[in-house]
Amino acid sequence: MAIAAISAKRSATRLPTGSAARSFDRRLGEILRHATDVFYEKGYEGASMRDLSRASGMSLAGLYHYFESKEKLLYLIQRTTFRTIIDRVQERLAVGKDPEERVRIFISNHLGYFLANKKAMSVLSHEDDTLKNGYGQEIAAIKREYYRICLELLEDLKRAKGLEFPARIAVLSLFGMMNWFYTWHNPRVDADAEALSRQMGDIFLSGITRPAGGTGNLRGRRPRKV
Amino acid sequence: MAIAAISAKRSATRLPTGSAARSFDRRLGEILRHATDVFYEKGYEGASMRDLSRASGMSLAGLYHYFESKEKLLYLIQRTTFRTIIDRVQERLAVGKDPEERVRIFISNHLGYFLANKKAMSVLSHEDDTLKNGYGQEIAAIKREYYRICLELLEDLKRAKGLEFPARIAVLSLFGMMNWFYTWHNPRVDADAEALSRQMGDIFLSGITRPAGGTGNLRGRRPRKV
DNA sequence: CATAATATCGAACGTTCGTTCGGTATTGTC
DNA sequence: GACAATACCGAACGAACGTTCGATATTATG
Repeated sequence: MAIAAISAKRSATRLPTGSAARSFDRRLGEILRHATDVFYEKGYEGASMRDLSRASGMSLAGLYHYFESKEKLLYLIQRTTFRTIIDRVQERLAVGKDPEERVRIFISNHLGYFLANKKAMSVLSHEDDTLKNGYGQEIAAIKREYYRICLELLEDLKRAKGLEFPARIAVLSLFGMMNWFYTWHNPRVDADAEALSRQMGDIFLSGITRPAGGTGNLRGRRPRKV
Repeated sequence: MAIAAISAKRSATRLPTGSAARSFDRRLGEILRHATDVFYEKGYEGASMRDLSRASGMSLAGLYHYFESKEKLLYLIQRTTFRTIIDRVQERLAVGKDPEERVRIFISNHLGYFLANKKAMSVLSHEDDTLKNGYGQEIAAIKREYYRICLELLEDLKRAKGLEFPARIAVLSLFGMMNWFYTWHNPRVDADAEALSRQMGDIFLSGITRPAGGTGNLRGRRPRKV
């Protein structure tokens, strides 16, 4: 989960030595993992600190040695997950040249990470608006950063191919397709990450790579007013 | 909201006369509307009965005259919303002949209703898995009914045009696009229901109406393994 | 106008909530 | 092995939770 040096509850006192810090972070990581499971099962509000205590095999009071509040715990989970997926996609984008391939890399990275870390990503999606004030703003900023990466990939694609489509709607539609799937994906029925990425990529990419011009409506047909 | 004869809390005793029943249902409808607002703002678990009492201007105990539990309240909101949107789409589909037009009608109905009833639909989406046991099964059954309508529209389209695409993934991608948008839609920035339906319809429909055959991957390009 | 049914309420019930306190094990350092 | 820092815990705190009870207004019906 790559929690290195999260330092959830150290600031006032002198930092401890290296090995102690490492063991602290390792233990905190375990707690975060268990908390992710519980938040995934019961939702943030529905999960109690006693649930977390039970799941992580640590006493209720003992948990507070590692973080100062339930809110901070959700914040740490969301931040770690977001940062990791952003780091990974940037790493992978470094080797992609073709604009369309780069969009596929983004999709494949997102779905691949989602499938491999279903619970954490579900908590990220489902508790999207749960955090308020400071923590909420920080997470929102990271989310914007991630959104912007995707937006720029699509803008590049538009430029390179001379396409015309509303980029904002396209980005958010893509995120919708990808993020919604935690509500239905069944590993026994549905394809794996690679096939899923190809399928969704096909739908999305051929959806936006229509040639420019016209009303943007297929064969000029207009939907009935609703 | 069309709550007619919901009868949230009547079964044992003889049913009251028409006018009394009507006033009961009207009041219950008001409570459901206020509860929808509160659930939208704070989430189901995060909203307390005292919040609902404050929002609807009725005492805490008084609420229980109209329904027997907080759970039932969410159930009533979800059932009413679902039934209404299903009724409407079936009404509108009755006049559509062309398979593609029918898919557009479905999209336009969903987004149009979503925009006009943003809070109720958000509660439907966000509290997707909140209800357990009996209530949960009932809502899940209605959801399957709605899913099936959309699936059959896409199967019809496949047949009519000789297309090849994974219908299940397509349906769920479409629902993803449409349902995710409550997390980002801003009426001051984003288009209205009609334009939004056209844009999403364009992306989705030209996404799935690629000609059949081949790997299903654009220009044979394969995404890097993740 | 009496009377039954409906609508509404203040107060309380028992439970669970997130968090804290004071303390004891356990561990690392010299 | 002494000593300080770290890790952990049982018990409790006050607040908030969903729900119920007994009673009183309000309304509809004869």
